Amino acid sequence: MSRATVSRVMNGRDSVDADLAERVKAAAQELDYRPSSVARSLSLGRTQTVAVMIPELDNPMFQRVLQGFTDACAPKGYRVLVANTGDDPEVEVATAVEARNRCDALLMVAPRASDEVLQELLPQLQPAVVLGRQPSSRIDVSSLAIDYAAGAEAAVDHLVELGHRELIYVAGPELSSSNRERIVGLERARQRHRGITVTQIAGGAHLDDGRRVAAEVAASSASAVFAYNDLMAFGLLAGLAEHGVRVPEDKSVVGFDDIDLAGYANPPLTTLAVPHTALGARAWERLDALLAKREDPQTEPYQPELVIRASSGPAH
Amino acid sequence: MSRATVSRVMNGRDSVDADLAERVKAAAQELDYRPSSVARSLSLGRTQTVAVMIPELDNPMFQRVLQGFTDACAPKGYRVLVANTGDDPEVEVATAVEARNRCDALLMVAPRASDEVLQELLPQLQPAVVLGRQPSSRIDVSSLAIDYAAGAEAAVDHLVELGHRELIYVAGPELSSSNRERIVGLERARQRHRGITVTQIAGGAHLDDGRRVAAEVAASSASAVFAYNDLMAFGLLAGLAEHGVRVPEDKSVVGFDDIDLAGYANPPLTTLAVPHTALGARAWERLDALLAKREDPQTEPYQPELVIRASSGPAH
DNA sequence: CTGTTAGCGCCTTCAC
DNA sequence: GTGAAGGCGCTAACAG
Repeated sequence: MSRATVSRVMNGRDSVDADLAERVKAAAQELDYRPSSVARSLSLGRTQTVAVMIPELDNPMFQRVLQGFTDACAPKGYRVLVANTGDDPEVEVATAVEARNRCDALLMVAPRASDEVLQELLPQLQPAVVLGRQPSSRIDVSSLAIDYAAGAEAAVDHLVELGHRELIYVAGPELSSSNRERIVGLERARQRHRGITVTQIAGGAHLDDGRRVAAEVAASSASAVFAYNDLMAFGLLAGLAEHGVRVPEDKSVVGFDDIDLAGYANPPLTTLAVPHTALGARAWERLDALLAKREDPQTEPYQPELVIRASSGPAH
Repeated sequence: MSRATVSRVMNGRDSVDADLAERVKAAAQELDYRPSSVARSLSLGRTQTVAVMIPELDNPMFQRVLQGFTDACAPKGYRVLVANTGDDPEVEVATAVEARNRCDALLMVAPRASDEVLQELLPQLQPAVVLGRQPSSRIDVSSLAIDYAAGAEAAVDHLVELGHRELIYVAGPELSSSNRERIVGLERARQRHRGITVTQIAGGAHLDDGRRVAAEVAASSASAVFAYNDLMAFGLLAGLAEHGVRVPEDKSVVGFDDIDLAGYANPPLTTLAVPHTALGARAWERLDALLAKREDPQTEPYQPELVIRASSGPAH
């Protein structure tokens, strides 16, 4: 009953005599012995753990990504190490490196870090998948890119079709690359629709940011508002109601993300759906393929989908 | 420049000649060498990682716990390993053991497992903290218990004060201990307030569960509804609106949890606030104390706090 | 089929 | 202040 034998039994190798295996199991039970997964990891050279780097764990979208990812990993025996980085790009980088160092692979969700930093960093972080952001094409890394620009365009198209000519964009965090992409889409749409205006006002990403700008929006002559995300749209709806502005009769509101509660807003929120849970699951598939060397890095684009509900209506 | 020296430098020991230390750092930089955290863990006997076991990662409350916990760990250099167990108590147990095995400590959030199983399991899982559930008093484990029963009582008291006599409780998941506790509180309140009725109907835990029971609630003669959680209350509000029931004029609605969006519901939701983020952070403090052997296991009770908003009003 | 040996990469006495 | 040696617990290759 050597250590090797024990190891074989614990790993379910069938090359051990049934009797002996029984005895080993009994002994293990008796002493409630459990193999040290750390030693195992060292010996095997893999930890069966994958790191997820997330900028804001308090954001429902990221939570859904995490959920999709975690649930996809589990059946393959992989666990997830979460790293919440906060807004600071410096911290983000350091954390990513450290977390990756403990794991076999890395999922980076919509980093704040600049393209330059990413370019330098990602090669040594692989296998890795970047989600929610299109890294500069010169970086050879897998990514699941969400076409936020197209989403923003679709929002404007929708509102213009309804007859709106004067729009407001309640912007997201300055550092957020996804906010910049939305702005690119907005600009494209503005060029296509001659004569419309899109006024940008500083928003944020949270409920209270939305509520905070409600007064400004209410006072404006714009007939439609496009918010960086659903959370702000929610805040906006509440704030507008307080200011006596009716939605969609007086102003239309469009959000982004399609959080679970979007359909339960009052009125139900028109928004651009992004399949965050599915993206999380897909991210694992890609990472798994990378780990198994079944596949090379590649980028995979996703289109947000316009979901029309009652918060957007014809302009008067 | 032996391995020992490198080790000392990498760990910031000051017992190394400045020049040599410089050289080591330069070399490390050059070869972009990073100490293997796995080997380090094996040698040190600790992983600087703590496991969190969560039954439903898609539940906003648990996400907030996770966030509070993760953010509290990080400054101490600890990372979090998440394990999403789903509803199956069997899976839960296996997962808890496995996850704990990779880490230095464990946070179990509202386990489904029976008291008996927990009693047998927890001793070998320590250091551990149980959150959101009061383990049988015979188990010597730290816990942060939420007094759901008291919360439910407070909800009923509030509604009775408003003049309601006929109430409905839209129940949570059968397996959930917190649902059972709410029911205990409901019963206590019913005994105190002679003549009131509390009818229970099967609900669930999600938005659509709330919406699903709206018809039944609308048709009932009850003038007030208490929902297992805010998510269901949200669904209920939407469903009731569809059925032409006005809240709070026709029926009052009370939720549980005080999710971020509760105040943004239409009408804003009266609910019982539970400080999930703070609880997550507190859980880390307890675990940290346990790890440092500064403290013995103990249980710490939390009272949900009634937050009165517009969804509850006088009975007519 | 089973035991022996070496090594995964680091940290920590212990001598120098 | 620095290097040498042993050990953390496990798995894989190699004999027997």
